[in-house]
Amino acid sequence: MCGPMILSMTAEYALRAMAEIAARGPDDPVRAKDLSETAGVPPSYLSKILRRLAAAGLLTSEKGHGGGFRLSRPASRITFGEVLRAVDVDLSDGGCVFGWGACDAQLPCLLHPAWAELKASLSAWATRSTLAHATSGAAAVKHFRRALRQAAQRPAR
Amino acid sequence: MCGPMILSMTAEYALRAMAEIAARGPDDPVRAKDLSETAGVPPSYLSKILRRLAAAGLLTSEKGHGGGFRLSRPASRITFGEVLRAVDVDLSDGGCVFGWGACDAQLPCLLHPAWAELKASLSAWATRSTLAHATSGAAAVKHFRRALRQAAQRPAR
DNA sequence: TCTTCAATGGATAGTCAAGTCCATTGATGA
DNA sequence: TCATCAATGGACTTGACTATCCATTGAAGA
Repeated sequence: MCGPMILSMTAEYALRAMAEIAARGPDDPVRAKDLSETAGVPPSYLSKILRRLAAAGLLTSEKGHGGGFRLSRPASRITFGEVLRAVDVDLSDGGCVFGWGACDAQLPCLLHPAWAELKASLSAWATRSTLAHATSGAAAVKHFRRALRQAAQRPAR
Repeated sequence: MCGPMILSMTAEYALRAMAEIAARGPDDPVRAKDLSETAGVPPSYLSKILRRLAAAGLLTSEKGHGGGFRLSRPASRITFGEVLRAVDVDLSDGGCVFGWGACDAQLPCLLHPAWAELKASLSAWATRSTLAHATSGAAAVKHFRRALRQAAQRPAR
């Protein structure tokens, strides 16, 4: 249905979940079941992913009544790169596409220049983007929805 | 061994193979078996990938004695994006990470801004980079290796 | 204390990319 | 014409990623 993509499903789910948790604010913990609905992730699979994020120190968890997940740090201090690394993907890690043997700047492989360029850009993105971007996104969405509602209540002419 | 990565193995192999073909110049066709060695791709799998690249019109193939694969256009007119699209990846295609429902600029999802930024950068890279970059890389590698050889022949003092 | 809620962990099953094999087709040279 | 070379196409195997299920642990409220 989705076709092949840049990020794995797991990575995508992790980003969605973290963004959603960030957007709810630090007041009370978010239940996995809630997340699974709003973020559109299969509940039992999401549970696994949240565990990995918690193990990586990005989330804290509380069991039992009123429990759930919480960011372990302010959203502005959690980068996308950290989230991705917690699940499986390391956008900044080495490995040249063509360098299946040795490959470095000294003895570069055929694709080295183009590949280095892409990696730099990915790595910069992953480092620069934080979950705080998601929370501001949430504010924008809320604002837009309110505007929609008000427009709907006004009688059409 | 390689761990999860940005591009699928197939995509990586396709880039390697195309770069290698480009680097050999347009004079005579390259056999799949040769490619499989120099590009480090499993021979029977490479064969499948080359077929897809040929089906996409990026390569022409010749059977039998003296046969092999050739670029269908000058290297400078084949972009990485075209190569990736021929196998499976479309770096410029839509799909928002968070937009599992509807998501557009009008009603953006939480991750929309960050995601759009990444996509734009990937898409630009894929459009800008051509196989000609690989051929110039090949020249650089050759030059460097010659220098290494000459240094080795000179007696150490 | 007992019940309920929610995370934890592991066992299990489905799906698809990755990789292998082999028989066939088409072209070249002997 | 025959043998050889190389691409073609499809069937098949494997393993990792995706996903489900259930029994267990720990915490809060009744």
